[in-house]
Amino acid sequence: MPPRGRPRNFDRETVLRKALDVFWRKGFEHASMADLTAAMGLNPPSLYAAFGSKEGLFREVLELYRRHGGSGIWEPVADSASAREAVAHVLRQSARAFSHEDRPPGCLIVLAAPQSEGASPAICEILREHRTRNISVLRERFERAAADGELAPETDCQALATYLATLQHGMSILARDGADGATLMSVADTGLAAWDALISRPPAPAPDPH
Amino acid sequence: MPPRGRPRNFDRETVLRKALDVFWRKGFEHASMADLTAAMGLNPPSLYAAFGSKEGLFREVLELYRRHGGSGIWEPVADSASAREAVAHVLRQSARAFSHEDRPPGCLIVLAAPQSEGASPAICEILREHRTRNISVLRERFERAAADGELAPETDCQALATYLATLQHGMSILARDGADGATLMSVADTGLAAWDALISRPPAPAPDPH
DNA sequence: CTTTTTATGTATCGATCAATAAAAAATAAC
DNA sequence: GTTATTTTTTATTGATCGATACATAAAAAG
Repeated sequence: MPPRGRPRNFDRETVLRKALDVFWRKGFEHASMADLTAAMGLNPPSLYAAFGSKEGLFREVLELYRRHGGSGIWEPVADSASAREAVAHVLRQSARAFSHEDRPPGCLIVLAAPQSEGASPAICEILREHRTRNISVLRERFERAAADGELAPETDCQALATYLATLQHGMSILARDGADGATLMSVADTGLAAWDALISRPPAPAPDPH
Repeated sequence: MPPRGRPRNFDRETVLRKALDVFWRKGFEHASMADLTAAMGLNPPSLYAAFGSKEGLFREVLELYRRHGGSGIWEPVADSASAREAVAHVLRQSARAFSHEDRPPGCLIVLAAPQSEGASPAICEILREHRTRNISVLRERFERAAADGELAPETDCQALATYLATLQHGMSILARDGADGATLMSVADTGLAAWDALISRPPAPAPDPH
């Protein structure tokens, strides 16, 4: 059954996609409500009735981003066949996604609100948690790999995960600086080569391929 | 001979240091002139007479930053004894500098204006050039190492330099997220271990220590 | 001294910020 | 048709943005 009053004449997800594009290109602080209402085709009162505030709008945009926008980078990590495959996927998919023609360069979660002071503290905290979760996802996969025997038991999974997430976050800066897909992919490939070299267990007594 | 009119009653470098702190903590866009005048102890007309505009002030702050603030990271690269020593210095000095108690976390040049649209285009371009120069400094040192025999002649110095600068830029994000000195140093150490493993010339016919 | 020059303090400029008040319009319930 | 409910449009709100006009104060030059 339809609701009582006058129906909305805009689709919620459609206008959220427009808002995502603005936030992605300009960041949270510098995306003005005038920018957002113009891109979304809404008057301010309609926007505030639907999303509550600029912060509420950004929260819903973030959900959309994680559902459709920047996805495909971190989701497959937990179910990847190996730690190496997870690393390869994260780095290469980031290289592809961050240089996609139809999207703003880099990652919204890394670039939208990098200032610890000044920006909305709640927004900063949400984005920070997302970035921290990236590290945890990698660490948990590495710990499983250490238990499976893919990685040496004494591997510092936390350090490895932090290092790789740091590299991946840096790729957003590189993309925002205008790097093309080939440059980003060369960073990913170098990172992967470094992983292979690092993981080849030099301290182990003898490398056993079985 | 002293100048003709009424002398200034503030020291230029002293107030620039105050401005540096504000820009470093808040970024270019979110540091308001009210923040800056309050921190610098100046009235707006004095500030504008001395520095011309917010952009002009930031340019001078950047010069000060490169002279005294965030220095010690990139300067020694060109004169380092080896490429490995340059890499070790950049990563470890970044870990130390980005977690220094007396300074805001992370690097001003990476964090001050990450938005390509919305922020002042001139400021964005200046910061982008600084980041690009970081890559060039590393690349040139690596090319020299390849000529010296430290690195294999076929080494892709551009890819290596971009990869390392990307990691270092990511460390600013990590620091801004609240990582402590030990965490940053573990990223630096992991990156250095990856370098050592990567550079040990696996494709070469036979490792010759001479 | 008077004149010239530069810096300072007070008060504020128009523009833009995020967010709303109020009334008109469009639907369902009755 | 009438009422109740919700959305839309129009026109603003007070606050803050970066940047200045204006008058006064403090120095050197004559």
